[in-house]
Amino acid sequence: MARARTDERAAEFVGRRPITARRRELLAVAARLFAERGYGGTTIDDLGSAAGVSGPALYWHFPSKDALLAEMLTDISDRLLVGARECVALAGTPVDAVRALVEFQASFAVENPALITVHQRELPHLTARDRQVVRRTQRRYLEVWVSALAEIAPTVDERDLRSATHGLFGLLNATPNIPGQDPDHLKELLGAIALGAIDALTDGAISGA
Amino acid sequence: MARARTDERAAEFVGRRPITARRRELLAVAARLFAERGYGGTTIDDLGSAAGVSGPALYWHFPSKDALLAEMLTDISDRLLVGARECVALAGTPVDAVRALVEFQASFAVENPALITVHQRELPHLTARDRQVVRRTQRRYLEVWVSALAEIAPTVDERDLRSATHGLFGLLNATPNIPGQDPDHLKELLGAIALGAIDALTDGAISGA
DNA sequence: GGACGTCCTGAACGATCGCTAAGGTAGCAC
DNA sequence: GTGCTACCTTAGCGATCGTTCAGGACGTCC
Repeated sequence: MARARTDERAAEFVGRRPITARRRELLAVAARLFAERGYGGTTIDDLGSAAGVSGPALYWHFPSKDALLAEMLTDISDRLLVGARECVALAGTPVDAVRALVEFQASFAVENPALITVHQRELPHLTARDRQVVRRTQRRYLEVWVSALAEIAPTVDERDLRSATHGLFGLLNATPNIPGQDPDHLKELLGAIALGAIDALTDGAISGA
Repeated sequence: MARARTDERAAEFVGRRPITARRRELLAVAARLFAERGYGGTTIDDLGSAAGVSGPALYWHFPSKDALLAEMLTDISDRLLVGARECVALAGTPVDAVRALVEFQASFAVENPALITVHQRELPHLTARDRQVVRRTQRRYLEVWVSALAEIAPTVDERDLRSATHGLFGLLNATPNIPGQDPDHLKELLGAIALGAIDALTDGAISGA
């Protein structure tokens, strides 16, 4: 009998193991099922059979169901943070940075509706430790937005910017609830609306009042 | 031994029993706990002890945990639909109707963050039948918005109006994620941003471009 | 006092489900 | 061939949890 791969991971081991095809498949399948039925409404066997293997096969790739969810959520928030920082770094002007952030978040949400759903919904099912990690990354992502907005609207109270940014996320992340629209069109539409919302917040800093 | 109250409800019985204080308390407690820990992360005993009774005491008031959630969700969507229709009925002009809808949704979300969270998140845990009921009410609520928006923006494609409205809900329902802001201030802020978003969608129909 | 209705308790049952155990197969190294 | 690794299987354990059961306390009505 082979030692289960999970055994290799000591309690303190936090690095990433190489992502094999089946791992990726399980994560993708899990995202879809979690989005459809919720984390609690999806069993190990559901995950396995949707990926073409048996339920417990999951334990070769992940130490637990919790850990699978944790990896999924940390991965999402990491990707968002990295993308947002890239937006700001590549932008020429503050207004461009905000435009790029809107475009980026809209694209991500349109292209990964299941991930967005799970990310919005299943945070309570993480262990306290994992939840803390994801929350911290989310906070950093928010701060990238708030900083960018503060540059184009220095007179607006920063707490208001933070609140408004939460609202913008809600707007752009609504895509999973919108059925049967062309993705690109939806991205443009919600992006334009979001920019309008930002204009209202910043007194026309985007469109140039 | 008294017959359990649940027995009184035949399979086809769909009416409402009188809402006692404990029933209300259980629903409120459940909303709070479901919002914090999720439906799957909350046990019957959690609900009971948070309400000051034992776990199974719940079964005097509700036929099942599912049914409690179902009643909570149908109640929320009903209240939203009734409120929205009232907004439109009382408004003098189409613009006033839209303003009233924004104000109403913002107020509801600010005042009932837990309900909003559960409403957004726990729909998958309903039985197919209950989910269908809630979904239908939600669709009607959406249609009230879409009709109101169509009156102030007759040239905009109706599918776009529908998509945009989902976005607006996401924006206004973001309040549960925003900690430590003054409720009234938050309501004003998000309401103003939403109106800006609507302006962008309708080419200034609200502010009068 | 007794009958009855309301609301609750503690104990226990049964099913589900995450997870472990033990082992098997296919491929590659030598 | 033997040995080793990677990935998987089925069977089953153990705990959790929704739900039911049997009964009891407290009130009201006659």
